[in-house]
Amino acid sequence: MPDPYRVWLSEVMLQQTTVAAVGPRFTAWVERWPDIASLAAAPDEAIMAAWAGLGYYARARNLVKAARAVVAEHGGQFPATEAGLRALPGLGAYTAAAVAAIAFGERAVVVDANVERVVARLFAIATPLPAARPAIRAATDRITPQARAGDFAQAMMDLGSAICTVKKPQCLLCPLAVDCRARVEGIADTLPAKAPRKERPSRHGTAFWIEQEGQVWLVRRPAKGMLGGMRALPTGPWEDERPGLAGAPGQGPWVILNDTVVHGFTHFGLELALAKSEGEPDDSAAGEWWPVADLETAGLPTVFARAADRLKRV
DNA sequence: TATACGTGGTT
DNA sequence: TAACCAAGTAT
Repeated sequence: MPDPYRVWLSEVMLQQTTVAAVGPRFTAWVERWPDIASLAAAPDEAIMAAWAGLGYYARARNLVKAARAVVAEHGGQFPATEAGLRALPGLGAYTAAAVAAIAFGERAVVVDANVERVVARLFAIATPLPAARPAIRAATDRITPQARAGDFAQAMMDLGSAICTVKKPQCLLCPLAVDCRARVEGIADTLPAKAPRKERPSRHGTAFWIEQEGQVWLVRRPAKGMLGGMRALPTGPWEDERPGLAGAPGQGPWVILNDTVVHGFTHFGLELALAKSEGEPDDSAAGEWWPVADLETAGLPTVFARAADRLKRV
């Protein structure tokens, strides 16, 4: 049976994240923290920095919590059941079922976006998401075998990602084509139906770069909310209008660059103005000096890594 | 049930 | 090129 630690880690990394992006990060991670005990013992900031660039940083915050819970409350062994796993932070319906099935051989019903799509088409479930979820789950339950549910789940996910794709599904190559009601009805590429997305608002902020003797002033963002717990450049508020120097972490004087960083988050776009100074940081702004030459190791989220790239060469 | 939460690849 | 979307979870 596969190592539960690795199955758990890979499933969490793969949440909303492509296999290509996860591959090298997974390898580096298990080399550094080969088991649950080593991860549980690692300092928060090392773990957050190691997650930098992967996005959805609550995953990293929950990863630490779960690792420590397994060590403190389960003697260092993962709970071997779907229900037990589901109680750990960061393991939702999908991940708990996937780990139970793949790492422990439990018959669990594994439903991710791939399975959702395959099953919606197989049974021609035309109800739009998310209302269709109960029906899709029930249908998946009906076709999940008693034995090797983990292999079944992975096969369904592979089918969804390689053949039964969102656009232009390759029905001619599909092993389920004969049984697929959506294919018969000629509506495969329209399922599952989804409500249209809301428009993404755009916000503005300013990133501040204070440099002294080859070092830059970095802060740690609040534990909750956007980029929570991550090391970052200081910023003022993110608002509808350009905030200028509002919320600056020092008296300056500030030089505002004739350049911005435009970054797209899930639910809003951000245009970051860039301001630079060689003054003193405010006492109120808790932070640390970081060598500019070692900025890659600071573990900055992508938006700040991009801002820093612009700022350090000016 | 709806919203907050990142990033990079594909079309 | 702007959308769209990916092996989702928490609240």
